[in-house]
Amino acid sequence: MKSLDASTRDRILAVAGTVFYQKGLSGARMQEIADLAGINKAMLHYYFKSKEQLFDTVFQQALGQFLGGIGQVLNGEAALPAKIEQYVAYTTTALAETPGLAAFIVHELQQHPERLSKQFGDSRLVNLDAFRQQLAAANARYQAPHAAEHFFANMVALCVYPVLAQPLLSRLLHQSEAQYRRFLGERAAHITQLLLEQL
Amino acid sequence: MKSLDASTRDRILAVAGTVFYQKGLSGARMQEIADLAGINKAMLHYYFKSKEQLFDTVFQQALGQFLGGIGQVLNGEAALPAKIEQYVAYTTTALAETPGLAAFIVHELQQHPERLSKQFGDSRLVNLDAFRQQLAAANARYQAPHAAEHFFANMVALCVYPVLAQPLLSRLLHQSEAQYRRFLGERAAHITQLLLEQL
DNA sequence: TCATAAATTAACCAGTTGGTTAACTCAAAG
DNA sequence: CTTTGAGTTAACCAACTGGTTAATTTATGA
Repeated sequence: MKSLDASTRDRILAVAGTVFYQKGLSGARMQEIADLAGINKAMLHYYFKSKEQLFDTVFQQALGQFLGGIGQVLNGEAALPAKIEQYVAYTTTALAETPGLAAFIVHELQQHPERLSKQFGDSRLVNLDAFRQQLAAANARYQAPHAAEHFFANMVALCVYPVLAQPLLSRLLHQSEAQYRRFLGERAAHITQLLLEQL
Repeated sequence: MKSLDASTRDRILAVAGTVFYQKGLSGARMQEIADLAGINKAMLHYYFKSKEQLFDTVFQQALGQFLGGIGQVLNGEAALPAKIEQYVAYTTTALAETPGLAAFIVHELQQHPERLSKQFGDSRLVNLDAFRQQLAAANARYQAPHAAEHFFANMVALCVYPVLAQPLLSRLLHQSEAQYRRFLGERAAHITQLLLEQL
């Protein structure tokens, strides 16, 4: 059957992503990944010599996807309000498209925080300097120690948490999955407004 | 050596909590739990007939701890501002004391959302009616559809996320663990102020 | 065409893991 | 004293799991 479609390797990576996202490193099974990719276990080890290596590849890809756009937005040329709007829009849509990605990263970093330094060394994951300067310029209160950090933490929390905790939050708000999805759709505008008020 | 101290069962539950919080259901090993509890594997199965049953007990306990106080605060007699302050203070301190608990719940619910209904049936996990009414009374804008839900989601997100994503956020803000802990300590006041401004 | 490398498979293996079993200890009740 | 039941142990087991091997097929390019 060969690799008519996407290369076998890519198919493996895609499938492994969905499995690892849902079950984590320890819960995932090489056999299941192989089955879903339409190959057998030996083939899997042919392309990725170990589960650990396959996982690393998936994790690196996930982290890149999760952090990738953020840096670009935050270090872009846009004025502060536009930048905030971009960040919120980007994050919410990106996360909504890949359910489980945020929870996956949080869970695996909880167990092995060193995976961060492993891939990013001592370099800053995301350079916040430009963003911090824009904040301080917009409102003197963000010159106070930690004030900019709180703003950033708020921004991330408001965007990420509702996606991360969907199973719990949707039940707390006793909404159906469809209702909750609509609710999430509204949030980008809601969050942007809330944050802009803080400037 | 008998059970001089806390009953063996309680010791198992405490130990199993820390192990499950860190490694999840699939990552936890009965042998490790037994070792940490100072017993052997057979004893473990004597008190809990299966890993699944032990896990269920731990998970139920964790969920109770996580949601327990919330309902009481939100349905208490306090006025809205005091209630918000109480919620923030309660949540932040409770989560800070049990590292991994939030990530544990999020991870396991991600995989098996049905665990929620399993334990709470169709009953509301937390009754938000009183809180919603107080919000609507404080500011007419919270009578709009979903407005109260957004406020609640914001409140939870701001409190929980920084604890949940500590490994990632502390690196993004390039802070040491000690610095980050101080940062978290500041947040209760910061969040409360932000939320009260929204009324 | 033929040699060489890539892709693929079935069978197998050793270590791990949840769980069981049968025997043993010991304190309390009768 | 002995019966009884909870507590405890070492040894064991079957299933699972990541990983390997050796042989085979398929593509490739000289």
